Amino acid sequence: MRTAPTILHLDMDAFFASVEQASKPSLRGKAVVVGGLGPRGVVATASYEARVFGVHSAMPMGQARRLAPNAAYLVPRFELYRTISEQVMRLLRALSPLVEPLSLDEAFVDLEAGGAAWDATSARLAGEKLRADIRAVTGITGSVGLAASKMLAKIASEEAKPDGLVLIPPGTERAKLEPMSVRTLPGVGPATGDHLRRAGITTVGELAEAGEDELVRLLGKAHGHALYAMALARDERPVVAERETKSVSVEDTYDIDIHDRTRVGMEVRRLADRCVRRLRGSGLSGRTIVLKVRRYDFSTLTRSETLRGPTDDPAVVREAAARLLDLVDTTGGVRLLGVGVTGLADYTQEDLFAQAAGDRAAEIADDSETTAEPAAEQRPAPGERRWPAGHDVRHTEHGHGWVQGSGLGRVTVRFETPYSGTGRVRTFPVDDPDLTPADPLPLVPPVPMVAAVPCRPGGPGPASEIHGASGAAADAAWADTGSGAEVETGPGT
DNA sequence: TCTGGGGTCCTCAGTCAA
DNA sequence: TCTGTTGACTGAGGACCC
Repeated sequence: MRTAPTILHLDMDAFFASVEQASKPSLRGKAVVVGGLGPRGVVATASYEARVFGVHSAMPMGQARRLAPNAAYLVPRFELYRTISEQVMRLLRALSPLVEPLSLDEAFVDLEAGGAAWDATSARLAGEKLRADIRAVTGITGSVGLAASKMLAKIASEEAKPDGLVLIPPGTERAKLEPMSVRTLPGVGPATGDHLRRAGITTVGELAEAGEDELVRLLGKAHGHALYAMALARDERPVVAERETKSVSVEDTYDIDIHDRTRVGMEVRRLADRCVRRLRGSGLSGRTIVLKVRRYDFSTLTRSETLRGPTDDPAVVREAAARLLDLVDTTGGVRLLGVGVTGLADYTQEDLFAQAAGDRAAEIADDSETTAEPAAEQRPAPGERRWPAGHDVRHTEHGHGWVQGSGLGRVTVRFETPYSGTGRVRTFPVDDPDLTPADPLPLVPPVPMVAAVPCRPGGPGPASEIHGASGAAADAAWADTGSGAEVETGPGT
């Protein structure tokens, strides 16, 4: 265990919601909820203003709407979040080569390895400078935890939220952990928490007191040993910059349960194709095909099959998935289907028979299925345009704005940019030729300061001068968010 | 009210080969 | 040849994380 608090954990504050607020002046200081807007959607991120009403991540969207009916409900724009995330990760890599991203909005950094810090004082300075840099470059805030281990750095950043920095001085760890709930420790979720509570263990101190043998008896070998070490604040896990992917999978939850077996088969084929596209996109192949089925009653089962060698052939994956589906009873209906590939390799080794069968199947396959990302039922009908809530648009006369809501043949747009004041709202027919989807604008105006000429609300925006994302990236962003709801109620509507 | 999507890791049971 | 042990592999499911 190192002696200086030089492991940094960064956690961006309510990341998706903060990006939306930065990008839409009218939402700043308001309750914003980002997530799936379909009947079975859940909350991905709630702004701190929305959390006041009790809305939190993973909550069913219907429940969130009841708790915070006046919040703005938006579909996620992953392409934009990825762009911002990359900016943040670049700042982290400037501190150290040892950066371990955990997700779009979280990462560990080994400051000592990068020479960015060697003691508490230099670590705190590096952390504060990082927070300022993130704010300057992205316009949003992140919280920083500093400690001598990953576990404690993460606990510290949790405590620092929102928009703060907490350093846990080495030597004080155990005293700090002791009164905390066991749920604070990574790896203790609802099930383990309950299990421990039934054994009379609710705090980290009690966990340490229970002893290693008792924890192993209660939770099994791996979990027991790991948890005991963490209870004693022992965590030697290094920051690992490169993590190899272990599996690739795709899954869809359907708005309405699918009962028709033929339709289930079609969906599985489509998912297999999507999975293979992802696999190939990463330059990988895999040996074990996994089918996941969640039935009408939420019971979930998986069936898997291991091939003789790794494949990235869509026909081979489709056929394996179809064989696995034959093993599953879907009477009663399915709400979710998924196809995944594990046992990854960066080469393929098709056996000749499978390859030949694959070629035949590929000939039969509908080519459009293998090139279009969104589900068939999620794609707009020919000629129909969709306006997902929160997405950017451009109007030939009014400039840059975002979709506040749509439905009944109309789309409501608020014309504002990240650098303007609150903009005005206008409503158009959904097929208005003057209205087109637009790339998101950077949250902070790039230099030279385009925003020095302020964006008049309702006036032409600076979109063309400061495009951040490429057209292709923007297209991907649109494809990514296929299942947005038709109608969204924004604030004030 | 009714539970996403994309992952990782662990456990356990069964099988097979050395 | 038979038996027992061990380890690798496979398949299913559960818990957890963001």
